[in-house]
Amino acid sequence: MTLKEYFPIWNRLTDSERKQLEQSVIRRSVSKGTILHNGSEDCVGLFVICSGQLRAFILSDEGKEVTIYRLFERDICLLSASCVVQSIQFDIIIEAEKDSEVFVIPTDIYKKLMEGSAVLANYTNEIMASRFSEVMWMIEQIMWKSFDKRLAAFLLEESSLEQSDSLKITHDRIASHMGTAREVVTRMLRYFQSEGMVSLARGAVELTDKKRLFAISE
Amino acid sequence: MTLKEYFPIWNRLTDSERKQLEQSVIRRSVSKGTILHNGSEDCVGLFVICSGQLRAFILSDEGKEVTIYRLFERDICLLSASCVVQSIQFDIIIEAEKDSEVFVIPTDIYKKLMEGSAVLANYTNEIMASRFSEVMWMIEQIMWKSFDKRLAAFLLEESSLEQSDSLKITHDRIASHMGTAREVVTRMLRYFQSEGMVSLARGAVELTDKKRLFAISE
DNA sequence: AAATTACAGTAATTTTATCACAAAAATGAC
DNA sequence: GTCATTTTTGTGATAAAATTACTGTAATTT
Repeated sequence: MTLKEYFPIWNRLTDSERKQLEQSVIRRSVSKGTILHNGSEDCVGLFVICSGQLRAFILSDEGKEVTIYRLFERDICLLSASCVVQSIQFDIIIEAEKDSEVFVIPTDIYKKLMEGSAVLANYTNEIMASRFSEVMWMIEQIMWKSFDKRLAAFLLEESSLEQSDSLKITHDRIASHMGTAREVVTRMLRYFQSEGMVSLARGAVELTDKKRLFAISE
Repeated sequence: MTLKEYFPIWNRLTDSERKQLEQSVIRRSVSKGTILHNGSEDCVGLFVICSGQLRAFILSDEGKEVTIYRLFERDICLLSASCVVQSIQFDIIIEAEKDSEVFVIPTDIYKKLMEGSAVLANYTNEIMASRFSEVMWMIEQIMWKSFDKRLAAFLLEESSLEQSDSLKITHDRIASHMGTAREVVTRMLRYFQSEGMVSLARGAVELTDKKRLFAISE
C-alpha cells in the first residue's frame, strides 16, 4: 500500500515531485480517540486517510464541542497542515473516530511542492473548497433546521456509516457532535422512543423505524 | 485607476498573464442594493473591490438571510466566481451594501490562468482560506455567544464601519444580518435602551454608551 | 386626506438551553 | 462478589430565543 494509490493527482505530478513525496511520507497507525491535530499547537502535515475515520471539531472556551466534518478512506485532511496556508485563522481539532491508518506528508515538503506546482496548488484548492462546502452545509442545518430534524438526520447518517441500525453511542457524544446539550438529546430521543422510532439502552440507540426518522429529517 | 494597483500579486505574475488580465478585466459601478452574484445561477468572475462595500449572505427556503461576511476596498470576491473551483458546493449571494466600484476578472480567463500558474493558484488558496476563516469565526459566535453579546458586537462593528454613532438601520435588517427574528432584535434593543446604552428611533439606532456595549460584547 | 407600506412593539406559545439534582448501570478496587 | 466510584440517563424548574399572531404608528404614495 503506497501513497500513489491514495493520492488522486499522483499521475499529474512530475517525477521529482513524486520522488520527494515518496521519500518524505510517513505511515501512521492511530487508535480510536487519538488526537491527530490540535488547533494551532501543531502542524504536522497533510493526512491522507488509508482506512478508518477521522472527525474534525471545534472547541469552545467552556469545553463544548461541535463536529464540523468527518474524513474517510481516501479523504485528505488539509487542516492538520493549516500552517501551509497562512490565511487559515481558526483552530480545529482532528481526532480518530475509529482505529485508522494515515499517510502523513510533512508540512514543509508539501508547502515547498505546492509553491512550485500549479497542479498541487489547484488540487489543494479543491480540498479546501470541499471542507468549506461541508461547513457551509452545516451552518445551513444549524440555522434553519429544527432539532428534531437534525437529530433524525444524525441518527440515519450514523446508521449508514456504521452499516447498522444499532448505534453504540451515548447521548453526551451525540450532543457533542451536534453542538447542543445532553439533556436536549435525551429528551428528543425519549420522544422518538415514545413514537416507536428508536429503542434506547445505556450507551445505545437502535433505529426501529428508519422510514419515519427519514420523514422527520425531511 | 487600474487593476495593477488593486491586485496584490501583480508583480509576481508573468508579462503574458498581466496582459491577459488587463485585456479582459471590466470595470463595473454598482449602486447600493445591486445583487452582484446569485448562488449557482451565475458565475461572472472574480470581483476586486475598488471602493464601496459588498455583503455575502446565504438565503433559506423561507427567505431568511444570514450575513456570512463583508468585503471592502481591495478585498477579492472569489465566490462570485465559484465555478472556477469545482468543489464549491454551496450558494452564496453577493450584494452591494453601498455604492461600489469593482473590477471583474472573467471566470474563464481566471480559470485558465490559475490552471497554469502556481502563484495564482496559491493566491486563490489564500483568498479562500480567508473567507473560510471568517465563516468559522461566525460559527463560533453563533454557537457560543449569547444574543446580547452578539448584538452589542454587531452595533459596534456597524458604528466603526460607518464612522458614526448614529446607525441608520432597521431592526429587520439587523435581524437579517444576524440570522434571527426581528422581534428578538427589537426586544434586545429596547433593553439596551432601558439601560441607556442606545437611543432608538424609527429606522435608527444611536449608540450612547459604547463602553458598556463593548463590555457586554466582551 | 386617504390609503398603502414599512417599521416597531408586544403578548402568547413553543422550542431550545441551562442548571440542579437524582437514579440507574457499569466499572474497578479490594 | 461487594462496595465505592464513575458514567450515563432521567427529569423538573427556569431562562433564553424563536415563532406566531397580532396592534399601532410613522412615512410615503396616490
